[in-house]
Amino acid sequence: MTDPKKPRISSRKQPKQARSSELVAAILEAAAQVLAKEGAPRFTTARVAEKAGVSIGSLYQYFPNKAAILFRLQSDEWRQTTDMLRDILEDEQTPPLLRLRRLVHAFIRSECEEAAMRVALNDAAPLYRDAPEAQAVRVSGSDTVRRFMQVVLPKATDAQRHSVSTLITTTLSAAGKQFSESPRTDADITTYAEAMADMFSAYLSHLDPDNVDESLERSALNL
Amino acid sequence: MTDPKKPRISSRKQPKQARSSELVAAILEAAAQVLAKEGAPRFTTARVAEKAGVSIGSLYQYFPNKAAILFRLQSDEWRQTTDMLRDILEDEQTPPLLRLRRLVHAFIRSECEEAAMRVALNDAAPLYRDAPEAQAVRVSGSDTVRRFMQVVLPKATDAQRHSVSTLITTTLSAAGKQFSESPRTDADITTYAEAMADMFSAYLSHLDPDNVDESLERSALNL
DNA sequence: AGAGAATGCGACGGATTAATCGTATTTCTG
DNA sequence: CAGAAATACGATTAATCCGTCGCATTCTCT
Repeated sequence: MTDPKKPRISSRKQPKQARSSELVAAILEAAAQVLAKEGAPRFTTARVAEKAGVSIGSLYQYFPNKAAILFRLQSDEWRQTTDMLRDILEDEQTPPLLRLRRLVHAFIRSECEEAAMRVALNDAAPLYRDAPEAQAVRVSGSDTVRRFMQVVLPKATDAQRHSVSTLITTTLSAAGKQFSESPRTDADITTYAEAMADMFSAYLSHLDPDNVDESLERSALNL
Repeated sequence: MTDPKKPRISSRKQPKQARSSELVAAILEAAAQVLAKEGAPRFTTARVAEKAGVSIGSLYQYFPNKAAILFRLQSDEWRQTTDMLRDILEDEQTPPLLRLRRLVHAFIRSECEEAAMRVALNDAAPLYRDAPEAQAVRVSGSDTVRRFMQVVLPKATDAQRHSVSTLITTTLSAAGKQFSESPRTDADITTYAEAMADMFSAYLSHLDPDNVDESLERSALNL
C-alpha cells in the first residue's frame, strides 16, 4: 500500500578487480555515515558518492539505484544482529530463560548504540520495504526462535509456540526500535532491558511453570 | 539527528468564515485519503489539493507547509486513540487487569483497522517528528497510565512504576505498529492481542501477586 | 607492447516538488 | 449597495534529485 513500485535491488555487477571492491566498500562506508549524520531525507546518491570520494557514475555501476544501497545497509545490519542473537540463544551452557535475558540486553544495547543510523534506516524503509528481496530477509532467522521455543515450551502446541514467538519477536524488535529513538543513558538502557526480560520470563514461566529463571525472583517487589 | 530543521507547524491563520472551515476539513479529509491510498512518498501538497477540490494557494493559506498537514493528521489520530484508552483504563467497574486486557485488544484492533494510514503516517514521521509541537504531544497522556499503575502496583516505588509504565507503553505502541504493517486476519489479531494481554498480566501478577486476572488462568497450558 | 575488458568519470536531461505572489472572486459590514 | 476584508486561485519559480551516457583511464592477459 505504501509504494507500489518494487524496485530492483540486487546488485548490478560483481566487482572483479581489487579497486572496484574497495570502491564498493567505500560507498557502503560513506552511505552509513551520510545516513547517520545527515538523516534519511538528505541521503542522496550524490552525497554518498561525494563522501566516498567516488563519482556518481561509478556508484551506479554497482548499485542499480538508491534503494539498493539502503537495502544493502539494512541487510548487513540485520545479518549481523541475527548472528549475535543466534549465538546467545544456542548457548547450551546457560539456562534457557537466562539466555533470553541476555538476548534482550544485547539487543537493546546494540539498538541504542547505533541509534542514529537505525532510526534513519527505518525512516528510509519505504524506499526498499516493498522489494521482494527485503521480504525474504525478514522470513529467515525465525528458525532460531522456533528451536528455542521448543526447548522452553515443550508441552505447547505448534500454534501456541508460534503465537508466543511472534509476540516476543515483534515486541523485542519494535519496542527496541522505539526505545532507541530517544537518547538514553546507560542506566535507562539497563533498567529497560531488565524490565523487558522480567516480563518475558514471567510470561514464559506462567505458560509453563517448569521454567524458572532464578534471576527473576530477586526482582519481584517482595510486597 | 534525523533532520536538523524544526519546521513551523502551527496553523497559519484561523478560519473565520464558514467556507474556509469547510475548506480545511476538506483538505484534512483528502490528506488522509491520499496518505492511505498513495503512501507517504506520493503524499504531495498538489495531490492533496487536487483531491480536496481546492487550489494549492488556498491550501497554503491554512497550512504553513506540508509537514503541518501531516502533523495535524497525526495529532488528531493520537488524541482520538488517547481518549479511547483513557475511557477503558478508568472504568472503575472492571478489575484493573481486565481493563488492561480490553485496552490491548482495543488498541491492536484500532491499529490494524487503519493500518495503511498509520504506516504511511509513520513513514512520513521524519518530516514533522523534530518539530517542538510534536514533542509536546507525546508527553501528555502518560498521566493516565501513571494513575493506572498506582492502582495496580500500590506497593511499588515511583521509579519501579515508571519503568513498568515505559515498558508497557512502548511495547503496546511499537509492537502494535509493527504488527499492523503486515496484513492480518481477524483471528490473527485476536490471538496476538490475547497473547500480549497474557504477557502483561503475567508480568504484573508476578510483580505484585495480589493482582489476579481470572481470564489469565484458562489460558495457561495446563501442563 | 597492445588489444580488449573493466572501471571510473561527471555534465546533463528529465522529472518532481514545495511554496509564493499577484490577481480574481466571494463574503461581510454599515 | 459600496467599500473593505477575507478567501480562493493557479501559473510560476527555484530548488532538488535520480539516473544515464559518452568518453577517459586503468587493468589483464597474451
